Amino acid sequence: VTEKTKFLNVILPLALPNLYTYRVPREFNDTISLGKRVVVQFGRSKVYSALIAEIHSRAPENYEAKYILSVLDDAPIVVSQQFKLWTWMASYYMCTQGEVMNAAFPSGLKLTSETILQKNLDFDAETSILSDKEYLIYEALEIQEMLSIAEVIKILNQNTVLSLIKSLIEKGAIRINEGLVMKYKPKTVTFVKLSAFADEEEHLKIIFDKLEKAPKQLEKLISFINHSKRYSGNIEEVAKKTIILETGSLSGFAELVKKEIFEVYEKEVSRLSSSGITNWKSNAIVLSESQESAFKKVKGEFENKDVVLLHGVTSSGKTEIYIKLIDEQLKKGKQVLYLLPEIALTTQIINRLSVHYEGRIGVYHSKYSDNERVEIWNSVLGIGGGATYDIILGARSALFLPFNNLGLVIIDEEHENTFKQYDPAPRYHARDSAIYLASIHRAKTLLGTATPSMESYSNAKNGKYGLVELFERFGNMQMPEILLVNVKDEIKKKNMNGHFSPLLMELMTKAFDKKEQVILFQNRRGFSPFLECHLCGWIPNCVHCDVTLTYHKNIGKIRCHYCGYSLDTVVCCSACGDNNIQAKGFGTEQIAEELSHYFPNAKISRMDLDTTRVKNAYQRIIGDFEKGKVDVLVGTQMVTKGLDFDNVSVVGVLSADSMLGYPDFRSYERSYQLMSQVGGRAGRKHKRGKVVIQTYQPDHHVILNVFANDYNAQFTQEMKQRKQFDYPPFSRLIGITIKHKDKQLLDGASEILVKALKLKLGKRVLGPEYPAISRIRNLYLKKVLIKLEISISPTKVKNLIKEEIIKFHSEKDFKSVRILLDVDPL
DNA sequence: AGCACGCCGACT
DNA sequence: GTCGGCGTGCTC
Repeated sequence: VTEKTKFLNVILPLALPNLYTYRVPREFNDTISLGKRVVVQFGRSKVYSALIAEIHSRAPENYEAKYILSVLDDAPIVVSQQFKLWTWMASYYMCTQGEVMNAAFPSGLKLTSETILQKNLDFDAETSILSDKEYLIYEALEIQEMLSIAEVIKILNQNTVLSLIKSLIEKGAIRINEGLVMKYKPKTVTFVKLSAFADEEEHLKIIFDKLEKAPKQLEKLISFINHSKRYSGNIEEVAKKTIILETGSLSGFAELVKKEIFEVYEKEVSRLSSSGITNWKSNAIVLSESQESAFKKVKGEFENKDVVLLHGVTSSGKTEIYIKLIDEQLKKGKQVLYLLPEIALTTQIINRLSVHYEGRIGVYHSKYSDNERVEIWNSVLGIGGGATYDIILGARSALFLPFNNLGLVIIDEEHENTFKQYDPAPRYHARDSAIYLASIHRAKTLLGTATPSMESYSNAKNGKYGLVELFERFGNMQMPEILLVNVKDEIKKKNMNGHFSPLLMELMTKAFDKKEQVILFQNRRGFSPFLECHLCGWIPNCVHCDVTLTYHKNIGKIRCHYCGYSLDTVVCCSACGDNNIQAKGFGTEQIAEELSHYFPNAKISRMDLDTTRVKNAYQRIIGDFEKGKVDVLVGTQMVTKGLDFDNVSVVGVLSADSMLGYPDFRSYERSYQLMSQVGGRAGRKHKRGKVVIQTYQPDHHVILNVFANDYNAQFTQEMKQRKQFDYPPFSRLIGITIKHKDKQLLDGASEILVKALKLKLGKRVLGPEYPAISRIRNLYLKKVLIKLEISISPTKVKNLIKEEIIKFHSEKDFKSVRILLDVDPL
C-alpha cells in the first residue's frame, strides 16, 4: 500500500502573515488531524508548538519542507467553528492568524521553547582556557545542572551573553539543549486503597485485631473504612487528605503503607470546583410584569433578528431576563456565552447565577491561573473528564473558547469600551466578534445596557437589530434625583470646601448620619495631574513620553501613567529654582484626602488603578463596601461599571467638565454613559437616591440630558453631530499609528505613506497628525485615520492598505518604522 | 518573534 | 587592528 506523503499547513504562534508547510513522517499519518498541535522546528534553533490548520499532499515546489517533530494532542483542541472565527478576525482586524491564536489560547496551551545550558561531561581541558566570566558560568553549572539564558543574564549581570555562550560551546565546556516547556500541569490528588491482601474480609479482621496496640494506625484504618463506605452501599474512593484531616495527624499512616495494608495512588483531578451537574431551580425566578413583557418581546424579536438590544435603565432587572433566556437554551442542550466588560463583575453575577446553575458555569478570564483556564477550555471541549460547562461567564477572551454548540451569547454592558482590545494585536471588539461567533453557530446574541453605544442603538433603530426597552426600575425603585451644581458660582461665592460644593457636603453629612453610603466619582487617579511652578510656569514632564507627570502624594512621587517612569516629588523648580511648586487639577487621591479632612470619622476607600493593582484588591474593596465597612467610595470610572449596591443614597460627580473637554469625537457619548451609569448606583429599595453633578457648564446639552435622564435626546443630538462630521455610525474608521524613535524620519515616512494612501483613497485619508501624546517610551507617534463611507467595501480598502504598507516597508529607510492597524478604533 | 549575517564606532 | 553595537532579512 503506497500512501501519499502528507503535508501540514500550520499556524505558528507568531505575527507571521502566512501559514508554514511541514512534512508528516509516515508513522504520524494516522495521528494527525485538524485542530491538533504539533511540535515543529522553525528557523535554525527554535522549536514551537503550532496548530494544524490544513492537511494536504502537495509537496512544496521551492523548498524542502521540514518534518514535524511530534504530535501533541490525542484529540483536536480547536474546533472548526473556531477556525472560522479566527480567519474572520484576522482579516477583519488586519492581523495574522498567529496573533489571533495567541489571543485565543490560554498560555497553558502555548508551549514555549527554552534554551537550556548543560555541562559537557566530556570536557577534559583545563578550566584555565576559560575567561573569568565563562568560568563563572561553568562553575554555576557545577552547582546547578541546568541554566536558562535568563539565569545566565542574571549571574553575569549583563544583557549580551550569546557570544559568551557560543565561546563556551566552542571550547567544549557546555552543551545546549532546546526543550519545549509544557506549562500545563494536571493537578493530582493522592488516594488510598486497601492492598489486595487487606481487602479480603478475613484478612482485614486479623489486621484489625493486630492493630489493637497501635491506636493511631487503627484510627486511620477506621476512618478509611468509613469514608470508603465499605459496609454501606457504593464503595467510594478516599483521598489521603480526607483521612489526615479527619484524624488530625499524619502519624501511623506511613506505617500502614509500610505494612502493605494501605496502598497509595495518584489521580488527576479537576481544579475547577464543581460537583458536576446538580439540579437547578430555574422556576425560582419570578419576573415582574415589565420584565416578563420584556422577556417575551426579546423572544419575539429573536424570531426574525439574530441580534437584539435590550435597553433597560439601571436596576431594571436585566439579569433575571438573561437567566430566563439562558434557562431555555440549557433545556435545548445548547451552550451559552455570557460576556462582561470587567473581570471584577463576574463575582457579583456568579453569585446570582450559581443559585440556578451550580456546577454548570465556568468562569473564564485572565486573572484565573493558566492551569485553571486550560481545564475550562477542556471542559467546554468536553474532554479531560471534569465537569462539562455549558455556561461560560467571562471577559472578552472567553469568546475564544472551543464552543461547538452555542445557542446564545449575552453581552452585558454592551457599551463598555473594555470590550475592545488595543494591545497587543488582534485589536478586536469582543461585542462585534461575538456577534460573528454567534452567526457561525446560528445562535442569537443579546446586547444589554442602560446606555447603548451609538453603533448598537442605531443598528437597533434602523432595524438591523431587534430592540426591546425597559424603562422601569425593578421593585418600584425610583430613578435617582439629579442635582446640578454650578461650580463657577460656588467658587465666586467662596462656598467650596475643597472640591466639595455646599450641596454635596450637606447630602454627604446627612447620608453619614443615617448610615447610608456615598460614591464619589472623579475620572482621574493620583493626587493631581501635574505640578506647576508658580513663578515661571515650569511643569515636570516624563523623559520618555510627551505627558506631564502625575503627582502621587502618598508615595511622594510624580509618575508617568504611560510608561511608569517616576521621580521623587520635586520641591524646587528645575527651571527657575523657585520653591513655590503647586499641584494643579485633582485626582481621586486628593479627593480622598480632603474627605478625611472634612469627615474625619468617615471610613473612606479609594478605587482606581493604583489601589486595585494587587490581585483581589478590587474584590476586597467592593466586598468591604457591600458589607458596609466603608462609608464613602472614591473612584475613577471603575465605580461606574455595573455594580449593584443597595445602601448608596448619594452619588457625587466631582467634575463633569474634565470628561466633556476630552478631545475625541466620542467624549460626549462617554460622558453621558459615565454620568448616567454612576448615577444609577444611587437609590435604595424604598428611597430615591440623589446624584450631585458638579460642573462649570450646567447648560451643556450632555449635562442637561443626564439631568433629564433622557437617553433618546442624547442619542438624537449625538447622531446629528456624528452625521455632520461623518463619524461612526455614519462611517467606518481604520486607525493607523506609525511609530519610530527618530522624529524626523517619522515625519518623512508618514507623509510618504499618507501620499500613497491618498492616491488610492483620496480625502478619506486624514492626517498624519501627532496624537495628544506624541511620544511614548521614547517612540514618536503619528496617527492617520481612514474614514470610509458605509457603502464602500471595507475588505477592498483593507487589502489596499495592506498592499500600500508592504510597498512602504520595501523602502529601505522605512523598514524599522512600526505600523499598527486598528479597525473600528475607540 | 528570534536569530544570524553584516557593516560601522570605541576599545585592547 | 577587533569587539560588539544594532539594522536587515528569513524562517516551511
